[in-house]
This record gives sequence, structure tokens and C-alpha cells, in this order.
Amino acid sequence: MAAETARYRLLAAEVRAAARSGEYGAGGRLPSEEELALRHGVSRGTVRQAMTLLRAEGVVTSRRGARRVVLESPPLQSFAELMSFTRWARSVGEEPGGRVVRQERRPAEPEETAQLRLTEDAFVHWVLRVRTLGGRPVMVERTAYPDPIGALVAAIPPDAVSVSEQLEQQGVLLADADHTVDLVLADAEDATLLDVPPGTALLRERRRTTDPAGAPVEWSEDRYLPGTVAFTIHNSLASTALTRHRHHPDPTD
Amino acid sequence: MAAETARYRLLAAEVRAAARSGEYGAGGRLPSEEELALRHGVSRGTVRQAMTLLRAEGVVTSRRGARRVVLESPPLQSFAELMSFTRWARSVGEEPGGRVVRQERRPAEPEETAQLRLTEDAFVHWVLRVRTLGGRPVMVERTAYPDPIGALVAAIPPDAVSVSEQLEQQGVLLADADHTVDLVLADAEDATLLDVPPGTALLRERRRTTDPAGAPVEWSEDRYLPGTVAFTIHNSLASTALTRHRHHPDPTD
DNA sequence: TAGTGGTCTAGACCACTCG
DNA sequence: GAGTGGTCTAGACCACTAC
Repeated sequence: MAAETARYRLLAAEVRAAARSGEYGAGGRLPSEEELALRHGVSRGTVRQAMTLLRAEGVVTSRRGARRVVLESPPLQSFAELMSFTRWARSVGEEPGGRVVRQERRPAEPEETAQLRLTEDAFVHWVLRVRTLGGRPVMVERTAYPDPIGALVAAIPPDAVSVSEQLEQQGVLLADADHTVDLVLADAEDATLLDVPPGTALLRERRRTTDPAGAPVEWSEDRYLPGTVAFTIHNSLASTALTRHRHHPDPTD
Repeated sequence: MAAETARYRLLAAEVRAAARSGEYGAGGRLPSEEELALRHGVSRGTVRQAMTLLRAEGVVTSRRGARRVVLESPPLQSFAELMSFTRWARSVGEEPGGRVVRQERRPAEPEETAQLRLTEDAFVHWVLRVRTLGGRPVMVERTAYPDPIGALVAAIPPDAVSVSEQLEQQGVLLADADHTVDLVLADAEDATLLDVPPGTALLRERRRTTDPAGAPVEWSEDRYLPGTVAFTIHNSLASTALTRHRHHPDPTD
């Protein structure tokens, strides 16, 4: 297991659980900061750190002058579950599977060079995978890894269940990710792999993941069969991590 | 203009601007907390509040023992721009428009009752709008408002540009929102309004917005023409507001 | 080992909500 | 006006990174 030793994280976890179990009643008003501090034997600063966390997660509101209120919010997924198809599938009680269709080391394409912040003539390790839930293909994943990490990925047995878990064991840490969600039509390859007619609409998630130092670790484009997934985002006045973009046509589309 | 008077917010804005203008050089290493504190004449605590903000936004990394590093991140939109089609369109240099197709006061449907936390026999004010960019229809919006707010919406002239701006002037404040993004096929009504064949795939955003006290203010389902928008989300180990869901078929689909 | 961010404390004052 | 969260300070110690 990992950290989670910080007092404010423990406190946040406790309050989160209490809030979700309805312990704070119908209105869902939290105890005051002072009361929480006294009851848990910590300072107000520590309570406030915990509350900042819960607010960012969309678990509680926060306004000056009034008690915090429990917010109805979708169950949270850990960062690890978000980054890993395998972990996510298991966490929602599905049987994950998949296979590597093709992989190669080749010169980076312009998009990859930009996303992975590579130099002009750099190479990437590129992998095309099909992912399944309960044996049924639901997603096509095309991922580019920069060089040092690409070598690690190439060494992973093609029938390994989870790539991220393998990478983690090699000491590759993931810390931040930017996701872009839109819609795309299945090309011939998608159609074959997902067993649908070409031109079928797919939900596309493009994702750049970086390590704790801010260095790009992967650039991936995932295409989901309609009706298999949805993405939920919480955002608030206090902290906004969501943006809506004007779509710019992809020249390769 | 609004608040933004807090020192840590000013500091965050300054550092954000400096980071984006490349002022911290190629590696993009920020000054230490102590240096920032001295230079801006504030305490370390205030600096840390500012950094917490920037980290949640995905502007910088943060690891114990090492200087913070500037992260490549998409330009941020304000919460207001996210909640309002009109404001968003203007902020990206497009000409927003639209019209009310139909509106009515009627008993809440089960989904609406749940999302707006209504009682069994409550009514909602329901509005169907078409939104345009540069005169071209791009989105169909179906919104339900709970009673006190519905009355305000009903009083808005049907040719008003922005509903949110009108609501704001009436003192209705928006504070938090949960967004779910997935894919849906155009029904007959969508097809007519967007001038596409029925069955065309659309990008769907369902959204519940709440006020500062946590009370639901609107429940909306927006359907975008493909190729007009994309949603971008930043998430990190430190704070995760994004979730991926197994799609549950909508009985009305 | 020096420097840096992470955690925690104790206290102060202010702005706002609510009865 | 009492209670509550928002902002800010000053200082302490620790865990980790990087040299």
C-alpha cells in the first residue's frame, strides 16, 4: 500500500465515508472546523487541508459564514484506476482482457513529437491494443511511448494483463494527465478490431500522461464502442480542471 | 468585476502568467517557495495556497524535495465560461446565437426528480433550445429547472442571448457542476433541429449544476454536432475530479 | 548534506450567513 | 450578534531530491 499516512488525508477519508453513509443527516451539514479539530485532536489548519481535498473532489460545498454541506457526488475513482483500463475494469466488477495487435519502434509523428515534447528526429515505441470486457472487444488503444519508457514496454510480454502495473513495477510513476474527449468515426482498422461497420461513431479519449517531474510518459488515443463508457467530471468555482474546446478537425480524419 | 482580491489568488495569477509566457525558461523550474514569499512580501503559507491552486489547475507539478516545474497545459476557462454557452462561444471568438423551441411547466420526470432532489409530485420548468455558432445550429439543449428558479427562467424573454447571465442578475449563483460526457444517436427531433439525418451520432453532455449551498439549480442534457466541441480535463494524483463509468443504457434511448 | 516541498501547529483578524 | 469559514502569519520538524 501507499502513503495515506498524512493526518489530513485520514481525516478526509473519514469525513468522506461519513458523508456518503448519510451520517450527517438529511441536510447533510458537516460539523464546524473547530469541532472537527477538537474531536480528532488536530489543529484547524489540518482540518482545513482535509476540507480542501473534499471540496476539490466535489464531496462538500464551502461558503464563508455557513457550515459545509454534503454534496451528492458520483463515487470517486483513484488516479490509478483512471490511468489503467485493467484496474478500472476490475474496480467496476468487470473482467478485463485484451491483446497487442501490433507494435513497432518508428520515428515519431508530428503530433507525437509535440505531445511527448520530443526532439525533431526522435523515435517512439508505438502499440496498438484491443481491450475487452468480459471477452467482448470494447476499445481500441493506440499508444506512443518516448524512448526510455518504450524500451520497458517492448519488454513486457504481449499477453500481460496490465501494462501500467508492469510499468509501475519498473519504477515508472504517473502523476498528471490531460484527457480530451470527443467523437470520431471508426476507420477500417477500428471496424475490424471492434467488429462493427466502418463509420460507426466511437467515443474518443486522447490522453497525455506525465511523471512527477512533468516529463511525458505516454500519449494515447482510445476509441470506445458507444454505450460502454461515459466520463464524469466535477468542477466548481473554486477549482476548475475542465475545459470545453472548439473542435479543430484532425487532418488525418 | 469580482473578488480576486485575495493575495494568494493574485500571486497565483502572476505565476500562471509568468509560467505561460515562458519566463521560467526551458526547464520551467519555479523559484522556491521561500524566494516567492520574500519577493512578494507574503508568508510561505500564502505562497503555498497559490501553488495549491496552480497544481489543481495542472499548471505546475509538485514533488517533495524538488522545485516545481511548469506543466504544459491547455488554457483554462473560467467556471462561468463553462456554465454558459454564450460566454464560452464569445471567449473562443465565435458568434453565439440560439432560440427557444419549446418550453413548459410540467410534472418532473423520474430522472429530473432524482437529479434535482425534488419531492414526489414536484413540477419543473422545462426548456428546449437550439444553440448556434455563427448562425449554424450546433447543439440541442434540454434543461429542467426546479420551481423557484423555473419561474425566473419563464420570465426571461425567449430571444435573450444568455440565460445564465439573466439568472445571475436575478441573484442565482452557480457554484458546482457534475458533467457526464458520452455519445448518443440523434432522434427525430434532434435531427430536425440540427439539420442532420436521424441516427447521426452526437456528443452528449449531461450536467447538474448546484448553487453555493449545494441546492440543484438546473439539470441539462446538451447534444452537440460532431466536430464542434471537445472536452478537456486535467487530473492528477493530488486531486481527481474525473471518473470513467460503465455506461448504463438509458431506458428512453 | 544543503535545499526544497509536505505536514502540522497556534493564533489573529476579517467577511459572511443565519437566526 | 454569535458562529463559521476565508485569509494570513510565523515558526517547527520531517521526507525527499539532487548534487
